[in-house]
Amino acid sequence: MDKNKMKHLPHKTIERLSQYRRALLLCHAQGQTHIFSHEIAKIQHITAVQVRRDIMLIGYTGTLRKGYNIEELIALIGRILDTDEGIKACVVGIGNLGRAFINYFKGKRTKLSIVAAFDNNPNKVVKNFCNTETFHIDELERIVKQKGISIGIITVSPEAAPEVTEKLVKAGIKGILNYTPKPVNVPAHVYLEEYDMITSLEKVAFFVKTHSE
Amino acid sequence: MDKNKMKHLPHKTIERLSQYRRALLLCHAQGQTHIFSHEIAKIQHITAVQVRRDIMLIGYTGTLRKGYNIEELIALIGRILDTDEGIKACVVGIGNLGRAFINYFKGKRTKLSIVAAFDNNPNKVVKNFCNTETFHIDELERIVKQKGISIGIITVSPEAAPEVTEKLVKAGIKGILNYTPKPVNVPAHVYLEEYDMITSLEKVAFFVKTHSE
DNA sequence: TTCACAATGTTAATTTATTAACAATTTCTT
DNA sequence: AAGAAATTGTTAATAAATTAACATTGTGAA
Repeated sequence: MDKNKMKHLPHKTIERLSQYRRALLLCHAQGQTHIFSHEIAKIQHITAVQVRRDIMLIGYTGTLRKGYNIEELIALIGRILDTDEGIKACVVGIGNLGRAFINYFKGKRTKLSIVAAFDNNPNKVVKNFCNTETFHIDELERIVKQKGISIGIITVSPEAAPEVTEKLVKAGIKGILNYTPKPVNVPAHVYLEEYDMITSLEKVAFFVKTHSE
Repeated sequence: MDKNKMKHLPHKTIERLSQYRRALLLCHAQGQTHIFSHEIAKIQHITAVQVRRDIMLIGYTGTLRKGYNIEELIALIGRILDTDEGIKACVVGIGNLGRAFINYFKGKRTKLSIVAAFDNNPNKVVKNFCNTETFHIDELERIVKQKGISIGIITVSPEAAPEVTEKLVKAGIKGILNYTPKPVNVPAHVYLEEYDMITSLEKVAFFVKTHSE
């Protein structure tokens, strides 16, 4: 697809493309070759129109009676979400959440990989975790530059978040995913995404509450 | 505020209210008594207008030259997000992520609490974790009913997600927060929120990629 | 062959969310 | 006391996201 258009894909479409791919990979692994928009929709709990619209936006065309070719669609989503060289990320904070992330991500994607993990507690740096090399936080800048890491995932305690962010920015990171409840500040050229588990839980609680009133 | 209006608060406003409260609690703990919309905005990386609009929607009014009374605002957000009796949640899957959630949530809120954790591995059920009682998954239905748990947080492996969901629904749960990459199906009366870490990371990667092209 | 069906692709309409604009008002300064 | 500055509250405008509507087109059945 046209690179110019690619930049203007809506945020929500990007998120869904990632999810489509995940579902498609699963179907592909099971030997399925084609899929209809309403099948994807069912899996993702959204409407078939939305699926077709997203796919239209990325410029792919299915066949009328067989739906979308799964392999082709996976490849195209890859061309949009991935880069040829691959993107490297690191986890900062080897606690439960950091470990969950590394463990969970292991071997899932080829073009996006977690190549290092950092912690300030020397006890947590003694050995590799799930094939991911671990380092002391003081080595962050050196390792980030040496390995060409462009994304940092923050899973430290909230108090440590600002300091860690600063270190990451200083090391030249391009994007940050902050799992701390403390919002952090980054310069404009760094893309920031924040997620807080408590907010999600409180949201669920709110809708549970209002539904039952 | 009027209960009728409360139901119609936008989803995004609900999320932000949760975040405002968190920030406000912090300010309050530091002895601050009032806060301006632009101060809240700065913390949350949003605009002051949005803050004022959200606060308008919940029917609160600040004072013109001092801003918002932090205690009052915290109390009001509490009346919207919380219930008098409190809401109980449980974690299913005592792996790294489940532990992270429990540990992280501990003591943060009074009206929303994680009162149980389940796992199918007996080795993980031997003792309490962070003051949260742990049980074998077979006890789920009994415990959920006994304790009046209304929210389930799924942190098991993707393969186990559908089965766990079914158990939770069968036990009468009202809301589910699914951290598995596998979308699950629930009946209409159960509120479902799903979050996938890989999608977030791929989104960051995409914007890092497009920014640098 | 022809017709009905089931699917895609796309434009238009609608809804939801954000941002802009600005009146109103209190406090501070002079 | 008068005027400037700063801040809220709210309506109007804009932008983003979703949904509806429908034309189009292969395919299979009668």
